[in-house]
Order: sequence, then structure tokens, then C-alpha cells
Amino acid sequence: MVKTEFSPIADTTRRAEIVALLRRAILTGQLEPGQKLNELRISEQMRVSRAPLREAMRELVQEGILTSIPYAGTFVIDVTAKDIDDAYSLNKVLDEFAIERTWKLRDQRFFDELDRRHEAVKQATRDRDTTRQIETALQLHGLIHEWADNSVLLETWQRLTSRLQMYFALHQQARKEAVPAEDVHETYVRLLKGDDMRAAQRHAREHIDLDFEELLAYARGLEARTSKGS
Amino acid sequence: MVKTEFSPIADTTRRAEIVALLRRAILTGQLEPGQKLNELRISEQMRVSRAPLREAMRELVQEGILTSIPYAGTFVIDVTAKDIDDAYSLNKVLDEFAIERTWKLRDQRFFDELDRRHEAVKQATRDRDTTRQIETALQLHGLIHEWADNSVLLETWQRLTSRLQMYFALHQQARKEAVPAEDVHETYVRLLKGDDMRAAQRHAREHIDLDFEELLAYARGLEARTSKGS
DNA sequence: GACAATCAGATTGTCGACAATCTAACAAGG
DNA sequence: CCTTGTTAGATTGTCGACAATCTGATTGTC
Repeated sequence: MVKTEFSPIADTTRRAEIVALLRRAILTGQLEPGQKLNELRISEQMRVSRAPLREAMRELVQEGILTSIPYAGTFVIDVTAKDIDDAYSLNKVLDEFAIERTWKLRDQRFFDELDRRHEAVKQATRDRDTTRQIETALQLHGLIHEWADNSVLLETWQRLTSRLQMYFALHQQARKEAVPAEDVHETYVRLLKGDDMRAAQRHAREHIDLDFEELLAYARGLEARTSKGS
Repeated sequence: MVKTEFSPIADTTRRAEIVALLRRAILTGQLEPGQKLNELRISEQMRVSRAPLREAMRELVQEGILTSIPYAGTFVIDVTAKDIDDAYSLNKVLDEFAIERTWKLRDQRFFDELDRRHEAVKQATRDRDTTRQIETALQLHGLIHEWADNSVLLETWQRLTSRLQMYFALHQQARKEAVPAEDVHETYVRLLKGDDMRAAQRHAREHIDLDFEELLAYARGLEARTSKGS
């Protein structure tokens, strides 16, 4: 018997497509934090009735990137410096856990996939495609969570990822240009291939620190501005 | 001026009430794992149309206690031994993190609340109310996550809690009687009040180990039985 | 008897319309 | 001027009906 692999069939419901569309719009910063989603307007734009749209919104609310107030509306979540800090500190813990769980499960397929994703980041960097750069970098970091063979960890990571992607997208969007030219993931990948687990864990913490410091500074700046305006 | 505190107003939408009803039914084991939820039947029983019911179901799917297959139906999640093990090992990491974050924030209000929740567990134990015993025990353990002042951690813990509660309820339901008579949380509470953070973290890991070992054995038994039946 | 095509029933997905609620503007009264 | 009551418009929440899809039984064919 021939052994073939099939990829999952395409999403068949409108709801699923709407979820994908909305999520993309939010994570790329197309929809701004705090912005209200008008059901009638969106449903008309998408040529869809409000029922599947509302169901899609419920999903994204539970996913943590929308928030809903009964009879008032559904809004894109606000991004505070504290949110970023919270997500960041939890992320450190999860990364450490993921590396520990993944460590013994590493094999050639893991290393190949690691290289593949690393290459994707470098490609996006060469293309000066900031949105894709964020996306691929998060996918690179997600590999240890996918490989850790812990469904709950993976779910948690994916929830965190949504927000991180949103935060980074906003940041990039704000400072326009300025794409990091050099390869900041080189050491990370090398350590994951090596023999020193502790070193890999330590680097994950410190490396991520750098990315977030900048992000936090940006968010704090945003808040100072808005509180001044109110 | 008199300073009064008001609690948030009651949920006003049917959807929210449906979510609460369904969640309770699932977490108490009233709805069994794998069971299909028939929309028409449930909506008639609740005297509600399918729209808010479906929205409620979408929320619970994202919450991780229901799973949906397009055009096939929505089902209560299956509980495998691996799921429990995954949740358990992540829970250890989160507990450790929560204790670390909470440690410096402990004050008299924290200790009071700790005692209050501890007392609630003891009361439920005296009443031989197993369902409530599970609920209160999880609330006791949840305090460190609420106090840690990290919204993402709290969310993650709450998602985990849903499943844990379901698992424990199934377990309790299976073995009927046999409520632990002695107070297994005494040491936990004492250590959280003490000065040795490491000791508290260590105990959280080991103490939870005990609870889970039994649960895992039960789940493995279940799986052996079902695989034999197929 | 084995297998594919067809069909009926049940269930989920989607739609358009109506009901409940909120918001903001305006009027009335102190 | 400030507060309170009213009202119109817009928006969200809910409903009942229809369309799309799945499942299992039935039929026909080899």
C-alpha cells in the first residue's frame, strides 16, 4: 500500500474565512487597537450576513484579541505597556519549558525545519517585508512549542503569539523603516542545535529581552501621549 | 461624599447565561466527554433560539472544552491521559511562576483571602459535597494566579482550570464516595504564609503530583477499556 | 453477496427581519 | 447653569425560516 500524506481540507464555512480575515486585519494593524467593529458595515463589506460574522467575533473575543461589551459593541483590544510586559514575562517561562520538553525530541526533521524557518526570516528581511518578517520570526520561535509535544503548551503559545504579533506590527508600523539588517536569530538557532540546553534557555531569555525592551519603550510612549491627550 | 463599591451588573444577554449553563454542565460531568451537543434539542430545552446558543458554543470551543467539526457537530472534548499529563506539567510551571510573582505582593488581604478559601474547602469537605470540593480547591490554588498581577497568566490559568475541573469531576464521579477526609491543603497554605519561597514552590509541585497521579491512573484505565471495546 | 448510485431524514450553516438596548441631542424644570 | 426626562436614530441581540451538507438506509447492478 502506498503511504501518502494529505493536508487538511480547506475551510468550508464562511465563519472560518471571516475569522481568518478579521484576525489578519487585526494582527497586521489594519484595524487599530480600541477600534469598534460595526457588524452591519463589516457584514456588508464582506457580503455576508451578521450571523457568521458574530460567531467569528465571539471566537476572536475568546482568542483574546477582541473584547466585547453587551449592547455596546466589540472592539480591538487596547495594548498597554503592562499587557506587553505580562505577555513577555510569561513568554520567557514558556520558552524555557518548551526548550526543556523539546530537547530530547530533537531529530533531523527538527533541525531541517529549524533551518527552513530561519531561512524564511532571512528571506523576509532581504525583501524588506516587515509584516512577513514578524510573522516568520514568530514561526521560528514557535517551533520549540510545536515540537514540545504538549497540546496545552502549544495552545497557550498560539494565544500569546496573536498578541505578540499585534504588538510588533504596531511597533514596526510606527517606526516605519528601520528593518534590522543583521541576523539576530543566528545564535538562537545554533544553540538549539547544540548540546547545552541551559545555554539555549538562557539565550532565549536574553535574546527575547532585547526585542521587548524596544517594544515596551514604544508602548510607554504611546500611553504617555494618550494620557496627556485626555 | 460617601464612597461605595458596586459589583458589576448581572449578565444581561442570553448568550452569557447559556455559556454559564453549558460550562457548568460540562465541568460537573453532566455532559460526558465525546458527547454531541444537538443545537435544536438544547435550544428547545432552554427556550432559546439557536443563534445565541451557537454563539455560546463558539466561545466554549475557543475556551477549549468543546470541539467543533463543520457540518458534523459540536462535541464535549475527549479526555485522554496525555491531555491530563500535558495540563499537569504545564500547570507545575505556571504555579512556580505565579508563586514567584505573587511572593512580594503578599499582604494581609492576601492572607485573609487565603484563609477564606481554605475554609471553604474544609467546609465542602465536611459537607461531603464533592463537586463543591473540587471547585473550592481549585479556587484556593487559583489565588496565587489572581494575585500575581499578570493578566495573561491569569487567563492561561483559567483556561487550564476549566479542564482540570472537568477531569477531577469525572474522576470523582467514577469512584463515587471516597472524599479525602484529612486536610491536604494545610501545608500548602502554611508555606504560602511563610518566608521560604523555594519551599512553597517545591511543595506546589509535589503536592499537585499526588492529586494527578491518581487522576492519570484513572484516565489510563478509561483508555484501556475503550480501546478494548473498539 | 459485494459494491456503487440514489435518496430521505436529520443537522448544521446562513440569511433577512424584528426586538431590546444604548447613545446623544434636545427640551423642561429647578 | 446644572440636572433630569424624553425622544429619535443607530447598533446589538434574538428569532424563525431557508439553504447546504452529512449520514445511513435503500435500491439497482454485476
